[in-house]
Amino acid sequence: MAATREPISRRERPAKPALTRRGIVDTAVRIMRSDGLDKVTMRRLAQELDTGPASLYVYVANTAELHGAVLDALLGEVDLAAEEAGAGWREQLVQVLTSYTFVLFEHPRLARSALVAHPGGENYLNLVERVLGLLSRGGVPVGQAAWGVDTLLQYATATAAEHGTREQDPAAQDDWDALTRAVHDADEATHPAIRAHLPALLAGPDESRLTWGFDVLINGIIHTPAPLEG
Amino acid sequence: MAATREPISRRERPAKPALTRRGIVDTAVRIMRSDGLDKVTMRRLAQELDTGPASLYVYVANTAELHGAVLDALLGEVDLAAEEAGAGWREQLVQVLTSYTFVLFEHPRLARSALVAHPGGENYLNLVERVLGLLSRGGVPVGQAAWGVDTLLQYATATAAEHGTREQDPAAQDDWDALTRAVHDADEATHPAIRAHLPALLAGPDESRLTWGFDVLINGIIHTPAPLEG
DNA sequence: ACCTGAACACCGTTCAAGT
DNA sequence: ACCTGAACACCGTTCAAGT
Repeated sequence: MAATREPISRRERPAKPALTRRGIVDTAVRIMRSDGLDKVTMRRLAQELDTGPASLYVYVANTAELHGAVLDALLGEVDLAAEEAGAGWREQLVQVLTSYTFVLFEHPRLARSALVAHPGGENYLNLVERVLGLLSRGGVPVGQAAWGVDTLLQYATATAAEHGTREQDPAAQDDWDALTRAVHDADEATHPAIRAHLPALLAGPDESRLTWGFDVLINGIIHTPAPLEG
Repeated sequence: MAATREPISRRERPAKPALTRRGIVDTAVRIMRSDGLDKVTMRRLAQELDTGPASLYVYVANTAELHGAVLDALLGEVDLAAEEAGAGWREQLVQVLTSYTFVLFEHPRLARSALVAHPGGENYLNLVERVLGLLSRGGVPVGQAAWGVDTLLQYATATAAEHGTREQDPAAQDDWDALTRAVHDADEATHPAIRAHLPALLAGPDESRLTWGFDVLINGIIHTPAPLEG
């Protein structure tokens, strides 16, 4: 038995792979999928990669940049094709945006960072290109399309950040309960409009509401000229 | 000299005031104004109030709830009046929303939490009431107004979170630079639409763009019936 | 009931020193 | 150039013990 042992100096350890930016980001994505973005920390990542946190700073500027890289990796899952036979540009646009929203829905914490740290990665650029192309095909003037793409993606991102499901934390539920109570307790005398809009005001954010939001924006973008249009 | 000394037992200390929720939130607001939301931590707050962090948990459930309270305190600054003589409902609505956005603009980190932790405080409720009232006055159907108020406030909040100024951190600048470079480097072959929309695509988020966004949403809300309208 | 000290279990980031 | 150990300066939250 002992004869089969390798010399200690080259015992078969898991052969710690060389550190690369790619490997770091991939590991970060894996941690996020299994444990959520909260756990994608320099220390946890270093532990997973069998090194110290300081080593990561050779490949990654800081935690924010790392999260940005994770986000762009995730955007690779967005379905940009949406080429249903005969579908018009509007239907295709809504499909692409819905796909984007659903991808972020699984990771609301990431959606929150997407709102602040403007992505700028390759996959994000492809998404912008696709949305602009569809608006263009719909005859939307350049100025309106350029500002419109931002508004559309912002709406999708914010909705995912707001109503995302992954971390079904009970705190979010408490929040919602508190709001429901506050709205229901709203006085007829001081808050008549809230009472008048009550049922719809508290309707949950389902897919029909998401689609309505996209329609609102598309209609608005079409019908609202940008100032100083060039 | 020594004769003027009080007995040690009642030496004039600054008379540490009793802990109250109100006092805690006020102190939190003060810290945020001077040092930003990042510094509004349980430990810093405890230090400022001359106690230990554990004591705060008698009055505040956790950090998220505390930040929510700070947010609602800040919303007291929103100008809900906006009663320019002869101004129509649309102009007043845009004014109220602009005031809300400007308040959050000073505190983008807080805007980010507002997006997630739905407020539900008194000041937030008053804002919702005001916006609903104005939409109502504009003849917007109940279902569209109820969903519309959410969309409008979400746009305002997300814009503040995205472009807020307070913490002019250089990281945000780097981000923007990276995006600018990525967009400029976009290939004519692979990203023709980005190139075609180039100047407007990178135009900064000034007030005219904010107003355009409000107009887009208001136009869209007016012209997009909600499904199953009741 | 309210308050506290102390502890538990973490963070991001830097830096001098090694290879 | 890349990697590391160790340190610095923090976090949120809980809990047993005190008043």
